[in-house]
Amino acid sequence: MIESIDRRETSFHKLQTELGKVIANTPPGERLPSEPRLSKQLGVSRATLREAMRAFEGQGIIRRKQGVGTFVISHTHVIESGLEVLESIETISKRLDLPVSMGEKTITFISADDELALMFDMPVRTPLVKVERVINVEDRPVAFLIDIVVNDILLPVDLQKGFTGSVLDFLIRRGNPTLSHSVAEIQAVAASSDIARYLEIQRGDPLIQLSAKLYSDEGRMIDASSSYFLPGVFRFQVVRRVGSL
Amino acid sequence: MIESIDRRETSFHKLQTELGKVIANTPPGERLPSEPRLSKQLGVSRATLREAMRAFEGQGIIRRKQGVGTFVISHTHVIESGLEVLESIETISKRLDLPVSMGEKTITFISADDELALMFDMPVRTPLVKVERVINVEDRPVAFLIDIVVNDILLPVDLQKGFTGSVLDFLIRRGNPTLSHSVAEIQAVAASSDIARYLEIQRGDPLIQLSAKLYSDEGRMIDASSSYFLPGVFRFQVVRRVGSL
DNA sequence: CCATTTGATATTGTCTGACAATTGACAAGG
DNA sequence: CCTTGTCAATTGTCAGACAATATCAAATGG
Repeated sequence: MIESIDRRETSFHKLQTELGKVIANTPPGERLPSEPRLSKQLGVSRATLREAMRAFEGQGIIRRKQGVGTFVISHTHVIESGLEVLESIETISKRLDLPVSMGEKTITFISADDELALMFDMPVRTPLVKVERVINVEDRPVAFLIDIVVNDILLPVDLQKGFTGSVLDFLIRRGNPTLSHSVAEIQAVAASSDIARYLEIQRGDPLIQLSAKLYSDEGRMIDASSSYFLPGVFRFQVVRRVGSL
Repeated sequence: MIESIDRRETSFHKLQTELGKVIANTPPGERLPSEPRLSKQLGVSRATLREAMRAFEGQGIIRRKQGVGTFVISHTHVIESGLEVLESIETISKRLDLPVSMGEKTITFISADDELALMFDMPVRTPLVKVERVINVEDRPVAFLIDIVVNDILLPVDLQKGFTGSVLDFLIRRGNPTLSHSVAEIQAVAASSDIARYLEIQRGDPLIQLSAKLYSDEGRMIDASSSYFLPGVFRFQVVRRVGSL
């Protein structure tokens, strides 16, 4: 039944969140508690704890030295994210225990013009929903996000129930349609006057722009988003492999 | 002796490499051998194997399902033009048949200051080689690249023989040391006056900056690079998979 | 005959306890 | 002052066991 939608808040996820808090509350360069102590503190075995730590290590957040201890590398207040996995800012922030809040949120109902119709592969005038929002870190705007979603995916009734603002989180939580992947293009742009006003910066200041298209497992395009990030606050990482893999 | 610098990294790195081969040789969507079988096959315990797998899972390459097995996520050929594969600009341009030429090239011999020493995990004053170059497309500068390499990797004698300017291509062609992967961070920056002059743009114009660290298969950092690209000319794409934990 | 339940089986998730390898600190001795 | 040895703390790895979960086939009941 629809019962099994939300097994994502499992124990391991919880563990990662808890561990993230511990790391976030440890000053950069400082040592974490030893693994036996941490495992007892978090209520898991050392083996399980080590798996969780490995994930953080892979993102370059902590570094382990045999015979010495585990150290925190990057400082808080920098949203660090591997680009390979698609996660909402809320999810990343929660894991890293960052003080993130949502600022201005605007929802408008539009209909597809030629460009959008082509992009979504749907007829012109197809009803769409446009979600614009500002992300704050400690009451300072750091990102401006625009999502355009097909109307039948994000119904008006959905917008009232469990919609926090993150289209991605909402779709993941609902589980229908099943999401597959997203293709994103990264650019550097100069802030337009509109966006500069939202982010309280100067027009012409450099921004990171992420233009992404989100696809369902059936290959249907569900969401087109354009996101603008303040450099310095966000660090986008990607692992590049040589040759065959 | 200096011999045993990295034995702890090598063993786990080796395991990751071996595991990566197994994953690469498994068709997308197919199941990997079970953990007990794999651990026996790779000669490590199940706990250690699971830590290695967790790293791959964090990068969205595999997905584990309790009671079912571990599956390889489709790493199709879409990513070939994306950021996930580490290629030199020369290689990419050649494939796309772009009229690329190299402009100004500067090679200087420097010694590690505190920051570089920490970055390379080597003593201060370690001799390093710095390679700076400009990339032109149709006689217009579009990228400015800085590479900093350990001295014993890129010997002065190498610089005369087969060195076109691309450190990456040179190391790939030589095959020693074997390259593993690179971790790159993407940022948007405003052009400094130096770089603006190189690229013939205005100071403050937005640029894409790629800061990358290149690692050998033994886990040793070989090259630190900082690259600046003109937006519009270069399009950086990345495929993001839905985070499923 | 078909739908449902049940059980067997395979796989991942987690735990426990132990030992090995490495590091840093300190004392002993030259 | 420098070297050497010892010791404790920490991470790295291992083996084995049990729990939780999904899959599939057989048994069951209508």
